[in-house]
Amino acid sequence: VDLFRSLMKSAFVVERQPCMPMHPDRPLVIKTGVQFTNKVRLLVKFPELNYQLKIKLLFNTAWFRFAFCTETKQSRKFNILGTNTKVMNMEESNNGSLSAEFKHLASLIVTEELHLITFETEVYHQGLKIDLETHSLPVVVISNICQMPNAWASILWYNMLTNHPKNVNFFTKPPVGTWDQVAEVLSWQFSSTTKRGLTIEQLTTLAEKLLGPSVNYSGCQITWAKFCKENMAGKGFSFWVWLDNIIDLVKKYILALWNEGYIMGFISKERERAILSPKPPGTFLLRFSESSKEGGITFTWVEKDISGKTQIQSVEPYTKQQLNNMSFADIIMGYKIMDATNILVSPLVYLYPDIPKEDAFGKYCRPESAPEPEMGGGDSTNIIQPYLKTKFICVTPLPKISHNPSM
Amino acid sequence: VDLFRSLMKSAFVVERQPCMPMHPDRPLVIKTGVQFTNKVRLLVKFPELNYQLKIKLLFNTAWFRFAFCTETKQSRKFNILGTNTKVMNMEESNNGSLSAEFKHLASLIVTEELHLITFETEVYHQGLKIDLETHSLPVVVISNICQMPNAWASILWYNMLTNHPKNVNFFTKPPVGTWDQVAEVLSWQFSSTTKRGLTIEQLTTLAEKLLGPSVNYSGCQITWAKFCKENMAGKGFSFWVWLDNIIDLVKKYILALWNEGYIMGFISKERERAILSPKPPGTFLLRFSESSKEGGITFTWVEKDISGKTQIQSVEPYTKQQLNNMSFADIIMGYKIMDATNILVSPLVYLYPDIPKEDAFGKYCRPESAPEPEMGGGDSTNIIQPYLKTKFICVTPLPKISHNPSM
DNA sequence: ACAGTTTCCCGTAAATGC
DNA sequence: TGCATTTACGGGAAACTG
Repeated sequence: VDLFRSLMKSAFVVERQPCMPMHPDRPLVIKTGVQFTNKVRLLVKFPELNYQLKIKLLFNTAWFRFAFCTETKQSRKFNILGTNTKVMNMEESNNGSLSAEFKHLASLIVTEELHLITFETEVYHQGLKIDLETHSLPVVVISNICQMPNAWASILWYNMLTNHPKNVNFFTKPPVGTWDQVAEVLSWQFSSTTKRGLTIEQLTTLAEKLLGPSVNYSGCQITWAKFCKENMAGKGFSFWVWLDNIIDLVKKYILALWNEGYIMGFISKERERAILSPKPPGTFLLRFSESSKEGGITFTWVEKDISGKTQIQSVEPYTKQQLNNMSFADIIMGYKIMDATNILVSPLVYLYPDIPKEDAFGKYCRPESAPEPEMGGGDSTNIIQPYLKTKFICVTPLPKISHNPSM
Repeated sequence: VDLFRSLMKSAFVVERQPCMPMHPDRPLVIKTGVQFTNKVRLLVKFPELNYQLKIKLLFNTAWFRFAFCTETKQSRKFNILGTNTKVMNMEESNNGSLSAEFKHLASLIVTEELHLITFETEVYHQGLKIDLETHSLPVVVISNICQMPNAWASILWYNMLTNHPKNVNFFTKPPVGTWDQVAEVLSWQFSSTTKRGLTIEQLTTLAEKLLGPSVNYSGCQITWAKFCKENMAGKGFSFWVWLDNIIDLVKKYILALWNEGYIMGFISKERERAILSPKPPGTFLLRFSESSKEGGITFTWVEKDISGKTQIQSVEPYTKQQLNNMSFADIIMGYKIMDATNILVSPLVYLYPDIPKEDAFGKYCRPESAPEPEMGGGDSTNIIQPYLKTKFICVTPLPKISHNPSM
């Protein structure tokens, strides 16, 4: 009987972890006020167990709450490091409040708080009542979608570094990961939502951002803080926030170009210069902005200046806001330099290494001129005056005269 | 005592009608799930009435519900025309359902349903208890902000045509208005939310849209249907929806230009041709799109073609979507015609009647080149390579060769 | 004051109801 | 089926809160 009971208990499992329907790629992050779905299953199936399983869902069950948490306010908790019982001693207190005595009380930020969702049910078999219980992996609860990037980072870090099913204190002392683990996870962030993961070259550029210049990153350790909590040197945002905004940019604005492999994306400016310099003028590549938190993309091309010297040029990165109105393919195809006499010339000819830009981007451009749906002239005039079609193009006006950049 | 009682009753008034804080210009429209505020006041104030008035708010009180409405579902009602009592007669029924017998059951669309919010309180004075009650003007309840234009039209029409404090059946047979009344309301829609109402010329253009060509619109009648329910001839939207989207465009995208009086806006294409033709080439005016439901704005200019003939040209109207990324002033200042040799020329010189465009729009343009916040070149290279600044401009590419428009 | 967090609510899209 | 209406929820902004 005990054997049967324990068999049944291990057969009650979470088949699909809690997940918001709008974010199938990011399970275990749930948002207040937004529905989530999950699935539990009883793996054994006897014909005589002819019942409808009633499943009860509990959030942060009492056992976990008492073991690990002290409550503050309604729903948020603070995890206690070490013991949660201590003899209170008024004399040790220096501010009159006993709460200060919990020296190990560590307040986690909301996206590092892990919660468990517990499922309970009961089955009856041959007069025997068996209570079954299972629970989700640790879940992060957010209140605004802008917390999704950090919340998802927590889920990634947890599942990259532990198989423990319910270590809700994980982030009170988050373990380090190796570059090899991180690289796999980063590439998977792309391959699971697009048709293309990250190349060795792209990953090496990312490793350099996290760990500094080196010849071999294998085995290097990366802390949770480095990955997600500290701002990058000279930047106002963390590595992960930067990268996640790029993932978002790729998915929403340049997915087709990414899938084609047209976007080198992650490449250092030194390497960019090295590979473009020997190429014919007009050769260009596409890379992400390193300085924009929100995710930006730019192109860099090689040209010869008036003295015949090779120049590497980039435009100011395009933002999601700009890509809302104009596809990146249209921007690339239409980009022009305007000289002092108002003549337009495109500096972009070949996508690195040598693909004519028309071949690469032509099929992703808006057709040049659609039929005219509306007439600009009055309905009753005999001269039908069609509206002039317009298009937005992106131009760089050159200064009228060359001068040094001190101005 | 009765005098005192009735004095008190008339002293309990709604000081501010129900209104969503985010829409102070549009009282009496409230949205499900969004807070609204209102204020009631007792105008008399005796020192001995030293109490805190407790106000109770009721939505569609029983009396109104029973007098005018039969309930369906939870909250929406159908208004009954004529009597609401009738002897039921199974034999007259042709579908087995008695509800079909209410021949005058008229279903109003949601933005024509009027509701009353009632406020109740009680005061005690010299041993006398007085029940007080007052109510809001009729309110429209919407469930999505996209219903706001039609809901606001209902509030406008109601308050333009009646002083009745609670005629919730108003839209079962909405009265007509005169052009004079409508014109005042339309101008007020602009003057109450911007610094400028509508001119006689602008109003005349609008009158022509509603009533057709005429020399004098004063006294002409405009039906509710014409104003808000029927689509305009050849268009997929009503007069009011068109106009309200323009009001929104003005408020959100071109408020400064509107306040300056730079936007002629409402002008027929015939009149536009008449006033521009005698002007020097490059003279232009700004007007709203007549064909776009969403609110669009364009410019029309006069030019001489190669044969010296005067031409009137307009560009395809700009949408809110486009104005999100680029201000209209920037578009006007940057607009260029591109000829076959890739040379850019601006066809816009003077804002009608004769204001140089720089004088009118220069101060509303983004400064030509801001300081460079980010370097495109690598941090460790000795050649600092600034990102090239870019701007979007709106161009009309001319066809390579003149041909007839049959293509 | 200030930063982390939540609330508010528009506006687009999808679902629902009739 | 098609149209009217509601629901869902991202995303920007404001409000809240310690």
